[in-house]
Amino acid sequence: MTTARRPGTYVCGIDAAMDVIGGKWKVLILWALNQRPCRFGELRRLLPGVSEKVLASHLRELEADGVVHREAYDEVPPHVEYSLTPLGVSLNEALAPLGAWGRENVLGGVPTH
Amino acid sequence: MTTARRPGTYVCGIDAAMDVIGGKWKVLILWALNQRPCRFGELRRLLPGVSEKVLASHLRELEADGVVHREAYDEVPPHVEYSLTPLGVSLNEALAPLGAWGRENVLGGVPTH
DNA sequence: CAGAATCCCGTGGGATACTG
DNA sequence: CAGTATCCCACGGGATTCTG
Repeated sequence: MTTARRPGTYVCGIDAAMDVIGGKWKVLILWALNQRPCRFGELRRLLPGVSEKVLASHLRELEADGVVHREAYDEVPPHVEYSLTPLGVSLNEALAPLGAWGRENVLGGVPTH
Repeated sequence: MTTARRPGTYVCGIDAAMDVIGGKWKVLILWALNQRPCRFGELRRLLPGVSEKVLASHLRELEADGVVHREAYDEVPPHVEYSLTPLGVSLNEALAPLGAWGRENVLGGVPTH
């Protein structure tokens, strides 16, 4: 089970989930990691505009929520791989209908991701 | 099609949808209106903690995005009914899996909404 | 390479008062 | 009843610099 940052304040499942994905880049991080595991620098390049600070804090929160796994290899230079946990994969699947809705109804069916 | 507030800036359908539901009370408003059409004051009571200003602005944005319909009856005292458009209903349906995920994985299966 | 530490700022949202 | 109109503030997030 994930770690709620506002424990006990949720009135339903949706806003509980919104808390996990609430953050400017979080759904994009989830989407990227769903394609393949990524290193920190790779994620930066995949998300043009994100700052290091925000990317790092988002990753830490997603990790605390149990949807992202962080694997650090003891090397020089440092090597860290981020990937989705099974819970993260299921979150992505739960997000799919919303993505389809947005693509269809906001983007007008333009083929993007 | 809905009105994107950040036209042309979306990299995928999910963050386009996130823009529509991004707002502290929006998913709760959608959930409430999905039960039944509501008047302004009813919504206030259904969402303990929301301020009039924020509720009003959220409703205006949801209306601009085409997911909420506002029906004003010309009476004294004023009478306004908010309801979901067909697009709003479909958005709610797209939100359902996310709600189930949150209920299951964040709330721990506690029966709420 | 992968971040931690600072500094800074816009704005989303809260509280309160007022109105047609 | 159904909102506006102000005022105010916390905090999420951006830019930059520094480090193991």
